[in-house]
Amino acid sequence: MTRAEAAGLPDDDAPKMPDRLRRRASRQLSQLTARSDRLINEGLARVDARKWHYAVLASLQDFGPGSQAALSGRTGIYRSDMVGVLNELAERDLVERAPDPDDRRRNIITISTQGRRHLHRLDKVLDDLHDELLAPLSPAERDQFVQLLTRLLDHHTRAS
Amino acid sequence: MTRAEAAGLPDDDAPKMPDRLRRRASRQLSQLTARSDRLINEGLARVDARKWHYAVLASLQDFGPGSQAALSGRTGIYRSDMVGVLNELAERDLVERAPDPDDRRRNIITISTQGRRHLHRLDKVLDDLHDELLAPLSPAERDQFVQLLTRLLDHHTRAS
DNA sequence: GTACATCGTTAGTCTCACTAACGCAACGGG
DNA sequence: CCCGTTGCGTTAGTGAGACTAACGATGTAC
Repeated sequence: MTRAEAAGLPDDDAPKMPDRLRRRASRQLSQLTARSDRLINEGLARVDARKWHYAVLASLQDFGPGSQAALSGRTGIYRSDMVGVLNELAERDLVERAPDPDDRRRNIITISTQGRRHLHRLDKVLDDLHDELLAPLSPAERDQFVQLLTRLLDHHTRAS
Repeated sequence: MTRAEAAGLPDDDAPKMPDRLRRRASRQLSQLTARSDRLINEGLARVDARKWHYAVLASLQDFGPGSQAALSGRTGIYRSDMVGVLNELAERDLVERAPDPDDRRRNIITISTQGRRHLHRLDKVLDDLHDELLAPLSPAERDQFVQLLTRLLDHHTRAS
């Protein structure tokens, strides 16, 4: 069901959204992100994963084991939410959560062999999903798009 | 407080986010949209408005009065959420909500003079906020960005 | 040793996007 | 003229994301 139909509009009639609304970058971002999130979430759900899983596994693979707080810093996931993510990953035996003998406040998280395998699969799944997401753009345009996003994001992250 | 600090990371240490994570368009979209939404919401809150207010007022101004369902179609706001938005707008005397004599199921929503004035102010506020949002981009790049967003959005909206 | 910071954890807030179901009114066909 | 269907406004609720506050346990610095 399309959004227009869900909103109660006959789909043969044009939505007639005002231009000044349609053209606002903030609105476009919201809408596209909603689509993108749904696409990614559904795609990952098909392989029993969520996007946070990918973030944590990738961080472990690329930078090695770490405490939950360290993972939080690497991935941008709040440490309050990290708990649940690690529970899910541990349930699936994708990571090991072991107390740090040197600092008994910490847990040290390690990626397992299954975790590595799963991550590899997720990478491929995400490649496909991004292909779908960016379908209308040529390779050059995709680079351009990612580059523009990167610059905007850097700007708003640095200056906080 | 920066996100890194909130997540519990010492801010002199680089976040070390894995590249494969940082480069994913879906993630960039999510993060940028989070920033954008906050920027817009805070900016609009300063003039006692929300972004849905703008959407409804603009739709009324550009296409004239309509039922709640029609507005829902024009703005993309679900009709379940429209109720609350119209309550807020009516409280502020920015719109009139009157029963349709020809079809007693309908309410006809009309923008008031104050509503027009308010919309005009919101337009200026939003211009400023988008200037801030897109600050790092040149005018040409902003157009490019909006155009890429438009194409992506069209693609994912048409095909549903 | 006492004050302070950090770690994992629990709980809760707020906003978005979205679904389900309600009572009511209107329309269309037998 | 009744009757099923559809559309309307409304209420309630879901699930996820982003975020805050505060806890007890532990470590660090003065």
